[in-house]
Amino acid sequence: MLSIQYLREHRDEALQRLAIRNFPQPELVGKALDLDEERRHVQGELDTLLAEQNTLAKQIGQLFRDGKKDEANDLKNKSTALKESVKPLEHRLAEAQKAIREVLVQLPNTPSVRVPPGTTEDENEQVYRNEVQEPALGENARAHWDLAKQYELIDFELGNKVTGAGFPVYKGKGAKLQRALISYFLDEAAKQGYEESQPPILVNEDSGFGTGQLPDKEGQMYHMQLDDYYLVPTAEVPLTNYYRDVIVDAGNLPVKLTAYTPCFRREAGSYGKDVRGLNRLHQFDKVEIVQIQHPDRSYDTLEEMKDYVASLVESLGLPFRIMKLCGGDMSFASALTYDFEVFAGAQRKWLEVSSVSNFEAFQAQRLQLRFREGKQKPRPAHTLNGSALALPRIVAALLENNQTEKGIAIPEVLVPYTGFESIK
RNA sequence: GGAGAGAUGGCAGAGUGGUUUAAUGCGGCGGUCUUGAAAACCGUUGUGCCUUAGGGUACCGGGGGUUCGAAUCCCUCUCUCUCCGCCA
Repeated sequence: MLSIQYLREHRDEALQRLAIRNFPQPELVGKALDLDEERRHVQGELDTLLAEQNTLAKQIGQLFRDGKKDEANDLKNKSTALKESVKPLEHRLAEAQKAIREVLVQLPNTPSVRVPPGTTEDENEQVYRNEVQEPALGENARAHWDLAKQYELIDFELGNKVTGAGFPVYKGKGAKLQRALISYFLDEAAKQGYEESQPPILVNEDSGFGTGQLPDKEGQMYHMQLDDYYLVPTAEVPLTNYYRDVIVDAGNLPVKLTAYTPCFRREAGSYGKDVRGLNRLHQFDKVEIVQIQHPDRSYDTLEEMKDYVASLVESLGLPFRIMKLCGGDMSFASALTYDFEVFAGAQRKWLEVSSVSNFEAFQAQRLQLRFREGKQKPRPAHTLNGSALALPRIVAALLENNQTEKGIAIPEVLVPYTGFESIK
C-alpha cells in the first residue's frame, strides 16, 4: 500500500512511476488526495468538538463533587446537544478513512525509476546470462516427465489419484533429491547470515493482507473456509509477517530470514502447454529468503540478494539468465523484480526458478513494519525477498540437462546431501 | 469436544463510572556521583492522526451499545491460558 503522505508530498513522482507499469487508473491518485483533503478537514472540526466535550465532562464531574447539581445539569444539556453534532462528523470521518483505504488498496506499488517501461514479458530486459551453454542433447533428449517415469522419480498419476493434478508424488531418488536440495539451499542461506525458521504454512487473513496477497490475489490461495486460514503460496508470507506491527531498531537492520515451506497455489486460470510435468504445480517446495532493510540501503541489498541467488544457480551448473522485469510484468507489490530463468534442455525452454524483489515500503505500509533511527519517528522499513530456490523447475532442468546414456548426473555440490552421484 | 479463567503501555502488574490524557515495579535512555564500573539518587521513556506555534484528539484484544463522562457497565466476536476428554 502506498501511503497517503507519500502521495500528498510526491504526487507527480508517484504518477510518473505508476506510468512505468502502465497503470490504467492514474486518476485514483487524485481521488485519494481529494478524499484525504476532506478527511483532514473533518478531523479538524471533530477534534475541536471532542475537546469541548471533554472539557464539559470534566466540569460536570467537578460540579457534582461540589454538590452544584443545577449547574451540572445545565452543562449536561449543553453536552447532550454537542453530542448531536459530533455524531455526523464521526460518521463522515470514518467514511472518509474507509474510502481512502479502498482507493489506496487498489494502487499498485510505484516501480523504481530503474524499471524499464513495458506491458508484457517480451519487454523484460536480460541483465545477465551465465557462461554455461545450452546442452546439446540431440534427437533422443527426453523431457523431465519422461525421465521421471523412466527412473521412477516422480509419480504424477499417483498424486493425481491421492489429490489431483499438480500434486506429484516424489519417490526413491526423486524424493531424496528433493530433500537434498532443501538442505543444500538452507545451509547456503545460513552461510549468508539468514536465520532459519520453520513457519506455519497456514496463515490468517491479516498476514495475507500484509504481504499483498489479499485482497487482490484472493483466488490464487487455497482458503480453509471453516477456520478462515490460507495455505501459504510462499514462505514470504509467514516470514515477512513475523514483523507485522513491529518497530525494529535501526541497529538491527538488516533482518535476514530464511525458511523452507511447501507452497500452494491454485493457479486459477492458467491453462495451456506450460503445465506439463513439473513446470507448473499446485504444491511445490521452495526455500525463500527475506530481508528487512533501511530504505537507504535496500537497493544495494537487492543486488546482493540477486548475486547470491545467481551463485546458487551457478553452483548447480545450470545455464541461466537474469531478467529485469518491465513495469507491466511486475507483481502488484513490487518496485523492482529480477526473475531467474534456467534453460531446460529437452523442452528447450527457459523456466523461471526465482524471483527477487524489492517492495520498498509497500508491504511495510500494510504490515505497519517500521524502524527507528535514534530518536526519530518510526518510518516504514523496506522489505525484500527472493526464491533461493524453487525446486520443481530446478529439478526439471537438472534431469533434462544432465541426462546421458548412463543416467543422470547429480551436481557435485548436492552429492554430500543425496549420497549418490547419479540416477541410473 | 466439555468446564472455567482471562486479554491493560517493551515486560510484569494495579485499576469496577469522574484530576487515569492509566498507579507501581522492572527494563531502556539521559544525568549526578566515580579513575572507570556497579550501587544509589534525580530526570526521562508508547503509537497514529490534526495543527505554523502552543496544543488538540484517538488508542487499555476487535466491533457495537448505555452515559454529560467508559480501561471500568451491557451486547457481540476473536484470541489466549488452566483443567478434563481425545490424540501425533
